[in-house]
Amino acid sequence: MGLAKTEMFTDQQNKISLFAKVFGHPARVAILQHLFKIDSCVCGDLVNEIGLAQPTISQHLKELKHLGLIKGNVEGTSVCYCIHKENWTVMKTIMTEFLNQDLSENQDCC
Amino acid sequence: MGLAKTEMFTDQQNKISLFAKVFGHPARVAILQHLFKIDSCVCGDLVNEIGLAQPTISQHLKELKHLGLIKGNVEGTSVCYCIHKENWTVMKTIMTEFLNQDLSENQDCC
DNA sequence: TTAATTTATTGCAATATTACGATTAATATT
DNA sequence: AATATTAATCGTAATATTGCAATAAATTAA
Repeated sequence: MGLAKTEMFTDQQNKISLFAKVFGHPARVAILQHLFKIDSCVCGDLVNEIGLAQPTISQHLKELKHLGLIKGNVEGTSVCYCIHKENWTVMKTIMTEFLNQDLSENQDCC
Repeated sequence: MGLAKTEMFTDQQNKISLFAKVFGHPARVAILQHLFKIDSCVCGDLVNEIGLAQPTISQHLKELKHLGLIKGNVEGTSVCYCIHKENWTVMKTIMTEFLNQDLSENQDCC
């Protein structure tokens, strides 16, 4: 985050921006959409699905996992990744609250 | 976006990630929340509200304006910034669709 | 016109992100 | 054990983001 300090902002603001940041790359959006579309998934599928190299996909998966939005279980030589439903729901609540801030009360000053 | 090309992804995926990216910094989240909270706003207020230098706030405002989420009208020596309601609603639809992807149909494989 | 006020722009420096080749680690198969 | 398969990690180059001092631009007030 450059030189800015998280202490300058509220916990809520920091949480929102952390979730948003992870959605701020189309590859991670595509990974999540693919995980939603199918039941289970291995990393290799994603490498084929998305046109990026295996280490790159692995790195994106790591970020998603670190934020708790996905989980991965080792299954033989491959890894089964899927959406972490409980955490996704928590994230959705936080993001939706931010997106649904009420517009109607404000005068349109501009 | 590093070396990745937007052509690799769908329009929808690119849109989602662009919106998410702008929310990916707590200062911009704070700016938007402040604009929602009050009717109108000048840049100076935001510099006081958020603990960042005036050029930095101006830069964040520029990004928000570029994406169409806020609009700014010159009023004397100051500028009145506010939420672009129509565009905010459009953005909200796109983001909500992404966040509301159905979980119930999927087996939890992990 | 001059000075004051407010915001935008420029020009960096510091940091973060992204991508991938090469390699390693872990497991499965033969 | 040796080989194959799959994903993670390391190292590094390219690019993007962030923050701010200095300055410019625009408007208002005296």
